[in-house]
This record gives sequence, C-alpha cells and structure tokens, in this order.
Amino acid sequence: MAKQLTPRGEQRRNELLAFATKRFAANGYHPTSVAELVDGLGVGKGVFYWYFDSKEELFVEILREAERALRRAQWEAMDDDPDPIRRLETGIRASMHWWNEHRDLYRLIEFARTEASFASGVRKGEKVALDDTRKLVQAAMDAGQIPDGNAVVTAQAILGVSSVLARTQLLGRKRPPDEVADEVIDFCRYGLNGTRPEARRSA
Amino acid sequence: MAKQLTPRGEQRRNELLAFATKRFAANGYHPTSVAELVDGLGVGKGVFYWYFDSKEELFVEILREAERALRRAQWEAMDDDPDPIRRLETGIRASMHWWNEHRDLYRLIEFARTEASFASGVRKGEKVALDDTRKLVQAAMDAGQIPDGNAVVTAQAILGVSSVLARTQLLGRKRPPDEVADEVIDFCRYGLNGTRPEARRSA
DNA sequence: ACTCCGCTTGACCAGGTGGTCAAGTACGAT
DNA sequence: ATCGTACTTGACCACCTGGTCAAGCGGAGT
Repeated sequence: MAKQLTPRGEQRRNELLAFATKRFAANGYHPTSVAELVDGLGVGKGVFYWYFDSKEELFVEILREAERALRRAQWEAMDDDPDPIRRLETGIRASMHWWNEHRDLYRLIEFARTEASFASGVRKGEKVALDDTRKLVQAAMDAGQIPDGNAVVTAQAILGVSSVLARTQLLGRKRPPDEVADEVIDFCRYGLNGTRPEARRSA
Repeated sequence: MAKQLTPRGEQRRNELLAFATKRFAANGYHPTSVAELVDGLGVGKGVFYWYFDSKEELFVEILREAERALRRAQWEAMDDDPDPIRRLETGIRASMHWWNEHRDLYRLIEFARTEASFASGVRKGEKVALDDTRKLVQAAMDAGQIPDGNAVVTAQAILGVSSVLARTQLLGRKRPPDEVADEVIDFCRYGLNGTRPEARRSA
C-alpha cells in the first residue's frame, strides 16, 4: 500500500487497525468479515479498501506493528545496562508489561503461526526475538555468569517459559505483570532444583 | 453424533479423520472446505455428513482423540515408576516421541486455542495435562526432592519449555525426540544457573 | 466562488461456503 | 432370491465472502 495520508486519513486507518485487532482477537481472523469491520465502524466498505489492499494485508500490518512495538518496549527498558543477565530479566519484565497492555495481540500472533500464509512472517519476527535473547545468553556464558551450553536452545526455553506464563498467569488468571515476570525469572535461573537462598519477589 | 458403524463405516470415518487432520494442518481449518476433503478422498459430499454433523464437530473430534491418545502414551510410558521426578522426565520423553509422530496435531491444537469456538475444549484438555504435571511436581516437593514453591506455576513452566522446544527443535529443525527431551529436562532441572556435574545426553 | 483530491458511499459481482436430501447402491442376514 | 439398512451420490440451496467501482462529498488552497 503506502499511500500519502492526511491526518484525517491517518486517524481512520488507525481506527480500522484497532477495531480489527479487537474483532480478530475476539472472534478469529477468518470468522471476522470485512463487512463486520466496516459496519462496526459505521463506514462504507470502500473505506476499508482505500486504506488496505486486502483483509490479509491488514492483518499482516497488525502483526508487523505489534512486533515492532514489543521490541521497542524491550529495548527501551533494557536501555544501556551492560550486565547481560540483568538485561535478560529487564527484557522479560518489559515483555510482561507490554503483553499485559496488548492482550489481543498475543492471540493474534499465536493464530498467525498456525496458518501457512502468515507463519513465515511470524517466524521472521520470532527469529529476531530469539536472536536478541540468544546474544544475551551467549554474553552471559562468555562472561562466566552461567555455565556454557547451547545458547539457542536456552534462549528458546526462556522465551517458552515467558510465553506460557504470559498466557496462563498474566492473560488467563489476571496476575500482575511483575509477579509473573518474577516467576519466569526464577524458573529460568534455577529450574526445579533451584535453591533460592534469599527472599526475592519484587513489589 | 454417535452412530452405529459397521467395520466398513468405521474405516471410512477414520479415513475422513486422517485426511482432514492432514489438510487442516497444512492449510488451516477455515481455508479447508468440506468439498476439498471429500474430493480429496474421491467420495460424495453426503459421506461427510453421514459421519459428522458438521465440519466443526469433525474438528472437535480430532482434538479430543489427539488429547486422549497423547495422555495414554504418557501414562503407558510412566507405567508404575514411583519416583515423581523420574515420572516427570519419562512423561516429557514420551510426549516428545508422540509429537514427533503426530506433527500435524501440534498445529491443530495451537490453532484451536486461538478461536473462541474451540478454545474452551482445548483449555479443558490442557487443564488435565497441567493437573497431571502439577501432581508430580507437588509429590516431588513433598518428598523433598525439590524445594517448595508454587506447583501450578512450576508445572506450567515445564509444559511451556516442553511445548516450545517441541515446536522449534523437534518439529522445526528435525532433531531426534530423545535429544530434545534431554534438553527440556536439563533446563527444567537446573535453569540457566544449572551446573551439570556429569556428562548427560542419552543416545 | 471554485477547484481539486483525499476520502466515502453502497449497490454489485463472481465465486465459494457449509449443509440438505431424494435417490440409489452394496452387502450381510435370512 | 429378497429384504433391510448402512452407506453413497451429486445436484441443489440459501447465504455469505472478499473485493470492485462509478458516483458523490467536504474541506483546504487559491
């Protein structure tokens, strides 16, 4: 697409993006028709196709923006901390807060992974996330903070724990993001055998 | 449904189940039409509606059978081992082998979770899996094998690591199930800080 | 006052969709 | 041989889908 938009146009486009996100998350991508979207906004169908080439493009756009926003949130939180383990923890915490405020997007990304037409895009985004994580794990290994091992697998495991606890504890039961982040960090650091020498748990 | 089926009927039904599983996993549930299924099998449309009330029922049936089969595989593997940690490990290993041989079903369950009409069914199945896991974690805590903690969250974390590494390592890169299971177990036991005193890694 | 163009309208389309059903076929039991 | 019923056929249906487009609107620039 990439069209020149006036401020008014920009706003319409965002309305469409936001409303579609809500409906897709609530009802699923396929069951939500373009008609439902424009009716819900009280506009004609042509509006939709003025801003997007297709329903599919709209969805891809939502995904792309979500990934960009999450990544930015993580990087802003990690800021310039030089300690890899602390960066990792901060990243996890930032992710939890972000998911907490963009619950709909979690489900959309999960769906996108299950359908061939979107899976490749999602995988690209996840590759970036994995690589960010992997680099931190590798740095921590190099610095001797944690024992050597397969950094890729370790990074995936960390993302897996984050993802599952985000889904179940944060989005499912509605626990506070910081609490869930603490649990993710705990499990990732110590695993089952973890001896936790001192009290932790942040505010 | 629940109809009296002759052996021939039973076979047809299984053909439909198997073919639909393959197509749903490859193309997605919604994009796969009933017409495509019956054409692929070279039968008339009435055949489909003889065995299933609707496309949706077919899908739910696939999910239900998948969950039952996986659970049975886990329990058969764990058999009568009294040690909870070892049971946990065996369960993880069995799951990896099962997913490895039923790759299509992984994606189907992931999709089912993203759509309101199927999500409740999936959650029920996952609740069972979580409870099985939680009981083992609790038993290990009670026996003093691992430190006390929130057994539910821990169980979820274990399932999360299993799930992610199954998806990425087992199904994505096509690593052997036993290797992936070892990595899951390693991470779950020791986390990042894990010191691994002796060489592990099974054959 | 007029023009221009970003934006909006909604009837319309071709092509599917899930689902039905009257009719027929195959086959085991008698 | 015939009968009953488990199964199969495929034309058919009402409805809905994503997408198009000629026509019109409205507000900023002149």
